[in-house]
Amino acid sequence: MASETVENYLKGIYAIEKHLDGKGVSTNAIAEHLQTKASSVSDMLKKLKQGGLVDYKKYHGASLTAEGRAKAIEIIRRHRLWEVFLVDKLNFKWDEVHDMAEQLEHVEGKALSDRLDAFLDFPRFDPHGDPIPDAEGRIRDDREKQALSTLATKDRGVVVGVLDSSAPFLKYLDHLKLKLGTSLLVEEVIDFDKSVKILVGQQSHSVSHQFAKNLLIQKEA
Amino acid sequence: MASETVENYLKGIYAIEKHLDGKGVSTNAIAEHLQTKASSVSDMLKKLKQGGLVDYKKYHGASLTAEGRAKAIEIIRRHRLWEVFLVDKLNFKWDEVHDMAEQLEHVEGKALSDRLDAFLDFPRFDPHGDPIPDAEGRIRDDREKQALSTLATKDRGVVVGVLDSSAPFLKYLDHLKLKLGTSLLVEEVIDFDKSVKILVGQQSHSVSHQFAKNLLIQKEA
DNA sequence: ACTAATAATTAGATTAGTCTAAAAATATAT
DNA sequence: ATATATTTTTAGACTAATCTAATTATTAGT
Repeated sequence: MASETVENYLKGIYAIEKHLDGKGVSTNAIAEHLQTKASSVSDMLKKLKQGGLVDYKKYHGASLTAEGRAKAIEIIRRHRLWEVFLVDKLNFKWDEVHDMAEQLEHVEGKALSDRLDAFLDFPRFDPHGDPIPDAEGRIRDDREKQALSTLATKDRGVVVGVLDSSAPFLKYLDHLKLKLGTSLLVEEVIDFDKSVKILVGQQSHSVSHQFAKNLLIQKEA
Repeated sequence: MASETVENYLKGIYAIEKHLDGKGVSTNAIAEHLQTKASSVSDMLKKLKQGGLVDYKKYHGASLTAEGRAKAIEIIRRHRLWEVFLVDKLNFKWDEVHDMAEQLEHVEGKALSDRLDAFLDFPRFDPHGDPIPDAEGRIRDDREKQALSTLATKDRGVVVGVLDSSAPFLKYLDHLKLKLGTSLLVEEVIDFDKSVKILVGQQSHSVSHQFAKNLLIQKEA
C-alpha cells in the first residue's frame, strides 16, 4: 500500500483538504485534481480505506487518516526538497523543476530525504515559496502572506510565494523581474476590472486580477 | 516504450551481453538476471522487438539494437551518477546506495543527468569503481584491472573496483579496511583452495578464492 | 414531498506486467 | 538418427490501475 499512484492520491487529497475546512473531500474534486475519472477515484478510495489511509463513507467523500496525512506530508517534503536541490544545486530555473520533482518525490530510501535536507542546509521554503515540512512532518510557516489581489493602493510588500506554479505563470514573473524576495509597491487598483498597477524597481506594470490572485505577498509596514 | 520495466530489461540485457561476446542473450539468462520467469521474458522480448530496442528471433535469443544499447547506457549513466551523489554529497556508505540509485536511475528529465554530471564535476568512476558513461554514451576505462584471484605471490596492486557490489561483500571490504585506492600485497596464494593471503597496511588477512574473484586490482610494477 | 439534476458507484472491458502449466522447438546423447 | 532432456514459447489467468456506460444515491427546486 504505497505505490506511486497511491502516493499521488494522498498528495491530491491533502491538497484539496487544505482548501476545505474539516469536510470530506468529494470524489469529483479528487478526479478533477488528479486529471482522472470519478469512477477510478471511487475504486481507489475503497483501496485507500482498506489500507487505513483515508476515512471514507460511500457517497460522502473522504478524508485522510493520521497515517494517510503523514504519508502525504512526507511526499510533499520530498517534492519540495528535490525542487530546492534542482534549482540551488543543478541550476535549473523555477519553471523547469516540477516534472522532475514529481518523479523524484516517489523515490523511497531510508534516510534519503533527511540527508538531502541536511545537505541543502535545512531550507524552510522551496523555490516557489512553499514551506518544507521538517523531518517530523511539521510545517512551520509564520509568514503573514496574502494574494496581491487583496492589497490596496499604496501598499508595499515582498513577493513570498505563488499559488500557481505553472511554467507560463513563472516565466511571466521572470519577465516582470519578479522573484521571491522582490519588493513591489501597489500604485493603483483599477476598480473596473480589478487589475493592479505595480511598481517593481523602476518599472511599472499593469497586471490582471487573475495574475494578482496568484502572487503571494508579505505586506510591509 | 520507456517504462521502468522496459528500462530494467534493457539494462539487464546489456549487462549479460557484456559477458558474452557477440552472441544473442538467452531468455533464461535474462529471466535469471532479472529474477523473473522465462515466460515473462518471452512476452517482453516481443514488445522490445516491436519497439525496435532488441533484435530477436524466437528460440534464438536477443541482442540490443543501437537504440536499445543507447537507452541502456543512459540508464547506467544515471545510476552511477546518482551513486556518486549519494556517497559524495549525502554521505551514504557504498553499501547503502544501490536500491536508491535503482529508483533514481528511472527519473527522466531534460538535462537532469547532464546537470548532475556537471555538479559532481564529471566523475569518471562510481563508488564501486565502475566507469560512468559520458553524455554521449562513451565509456572510457583505460585501467588495466584484473581480479585479485589472478595475481601471484609478491604481486602488488591497488583496489580499483568490485565485481560484486552487494552490501555483505562491501561491508566485508570495509571490515578489512579495503576501499578504492587501497594498496595491497599478495603474500601468498594457497594452492589447496586458491585462498589468498594479502597484506593491507600492517594487517595481513586470508581471503577466499570466491572473495578474490570479486575484487578488482590494478597491478603495480 | 416529489421530481429533476447532479454526483457517486458499480459493471464490465482494457492495458502492462506477471505467473503457472502445457505445448513446441532446439539441443544432446547414445 | 532417434529418443531424451532442456529451453523457449504459448495459452490462460491474475493484479493494479484505468476507462466508458449504466445504475443508484444524494441534493436542489418548486
